[in-house]
Amino acid sequence: MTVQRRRHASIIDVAALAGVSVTTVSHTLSQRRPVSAATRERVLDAIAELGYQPNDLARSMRSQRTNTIALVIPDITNPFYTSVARGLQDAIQADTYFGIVCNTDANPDLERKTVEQLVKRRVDGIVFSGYYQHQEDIRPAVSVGIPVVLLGSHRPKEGYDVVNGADHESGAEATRYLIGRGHRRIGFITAPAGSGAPAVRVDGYRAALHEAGIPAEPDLLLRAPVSGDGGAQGMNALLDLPEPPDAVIATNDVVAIGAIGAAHARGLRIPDDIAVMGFDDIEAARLITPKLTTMANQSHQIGHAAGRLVLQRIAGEGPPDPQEVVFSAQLRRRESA
Amino acid sequence: MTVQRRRHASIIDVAALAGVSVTTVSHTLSQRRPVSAATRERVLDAIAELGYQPNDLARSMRSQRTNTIALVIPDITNPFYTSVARGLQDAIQADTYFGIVCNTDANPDLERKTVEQLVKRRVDGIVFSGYYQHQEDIRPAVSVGIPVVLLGSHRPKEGYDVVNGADHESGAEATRYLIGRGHRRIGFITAPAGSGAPAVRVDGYRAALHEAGIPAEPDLLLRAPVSGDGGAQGMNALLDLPEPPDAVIATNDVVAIGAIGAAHARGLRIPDDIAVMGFDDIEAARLITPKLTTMANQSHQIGHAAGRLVLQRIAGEGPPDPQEVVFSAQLRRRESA
DNA sequence: TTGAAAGCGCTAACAT
DNA sequence: ATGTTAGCGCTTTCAA
Repeated sequence: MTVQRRRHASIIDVAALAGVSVTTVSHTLSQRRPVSAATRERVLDAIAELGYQPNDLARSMRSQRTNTIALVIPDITNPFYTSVARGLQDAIQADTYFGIVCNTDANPDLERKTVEQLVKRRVDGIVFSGYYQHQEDIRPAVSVGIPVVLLGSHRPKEGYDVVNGADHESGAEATRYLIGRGHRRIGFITAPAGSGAPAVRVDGYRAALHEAGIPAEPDLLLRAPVSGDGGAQGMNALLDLPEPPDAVIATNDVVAIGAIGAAHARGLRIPDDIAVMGFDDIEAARLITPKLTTMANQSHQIGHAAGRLVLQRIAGEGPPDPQEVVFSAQLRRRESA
Repeated sequence: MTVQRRRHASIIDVAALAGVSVTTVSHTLSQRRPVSAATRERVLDAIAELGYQPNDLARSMRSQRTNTIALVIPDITNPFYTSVARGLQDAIQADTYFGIVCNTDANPDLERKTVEQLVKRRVDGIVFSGYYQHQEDIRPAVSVGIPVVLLGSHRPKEGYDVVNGADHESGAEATRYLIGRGHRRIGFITAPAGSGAPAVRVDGYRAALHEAGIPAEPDLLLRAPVSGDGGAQGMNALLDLPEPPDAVIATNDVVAIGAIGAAHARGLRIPDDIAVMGFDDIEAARLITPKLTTMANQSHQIGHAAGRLVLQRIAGEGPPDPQEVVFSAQLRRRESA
């Protein structure tokens, strides 16, 4: 660190130092019109000397594009979402688009505000994933024509595309698997609010119970915060029931791992005393003891597909109708169930 | 979703619809000058009707502030960094500042480019954490006076503050612990490049060996990618040595877990055949079998402190000298060592 | 090969 | 209580 400067140099400073017009500076940078070798060199020297970095705010004012794609996720500490983030990052051309990640902490109010912020900041595209999301949340973006891709079992609608994880089917498959192993009292720990992937997984669970002629008992459907602690709370509540379940499905692996911890703390053995399943197949699912049986979601591919979709919309390509991409989940049978 | 609009409405559109000047619109929004109740209502109606969202690019052009704080991390899938992100988010006032997370994928080139991007986008502050970072990387930000907080065992210097994790001491403590348990051939899996926290942990390791009169054997210091796979590679390389180590310290828990996996794959028992330690105490450290002995870093507090520091600098408060905040690490003795 | 000037959307003097 | 206008830093006609 040698030089210390107070403020940003502007293109005017560069022009003055190089003894040319701002137009010329602009064009040596953009290469959108020929500049004589001598001039170019003087300009580049001035840029180097001033440590000039073009102001992208001003550029975006003119071009009406920010070259920014935002990913909005409810929980940055959940490996599923960070894997989605990596997939998205791999899809957007890093030399053109700048990817930013915004964490909403599974807070409905923050989800709404974050989208508003992104609209005000004029991002070029939004990939939105929220546990508690309301379609309303993304409306400010959709209504001004910002391409939006929604993650997590929503129907594609006019104004946004959707990438889903076959949540109905995988909720049903998890349930069928447990039924096949002889379980009849199957609990489900889901998210507090009722939309998006968690709700659809519950729908699948209910459908599979119904298929098997098992009545869906309301007590066995438990709402808890989507976190390890929430999973523990949920498991404890289920075990405190007069007739506790003999198997529990959690809305994702983080919750499932919390649930297993709570069961262990009560001295229960898994899967003998109680079987547990999750969704996502995060890395920890393979690391814990017993290893977690789970429905593996293709998180990286989901992020990647979302990135491709949003880029396509930004480019004005793609069909006029909203698109839906679905990634199936796969049962990973391990020790916990 | 009802309304579908082509483009963003501007303050001029609002003014026209409300039949007032843009100044009045601006002031009903900012409340920085009185507006009659009747006028205010007409303006608010127009805003609602147009779905107007002020253009923050334009605002930032005028105010010279973007109200944005960026966190740059090398690996968004590493729980340590996401915990730092949560800590940072808890520190910045969400109603004023917008926090964004940028993942550099532990790619030196991307680290540099990301900082340049952030400078061009005129973020108000940067919290930068990079495994391979060179002081040079943050120079474009420092030289234009953007407050920067560096994470990961750097010395505070003119132009930026620092939040550290007592890496020298914790590297030494981990090593001393293993020595105390009778180990003499202690391997260390570190990051490929040589700066920041990993390097300082290695320094501490060397110091502790020296203290104990154990020669530091170059073969036992292994450089590998900072990832689970890297940990596996490193462990395999160490075990292939003519005289393999009887204990291994990994530069963080993710690497340590990969190393344990590789040892297991070879049929080795942990800690009997080989002891393993990590740094960070991520959640998975407690979940794996055997549980990982590790030096717990206060990730959330580190992020929080970084946030407070950067806010302080943005506000122009704080001492003129660069500051350093250090969080000590704590040994979490578990089964793996 | 180069320049002058308009305009992107907003805020804040400076009017009235 | 409200309006006119300069200017933030850039790109891009239009002109020379």
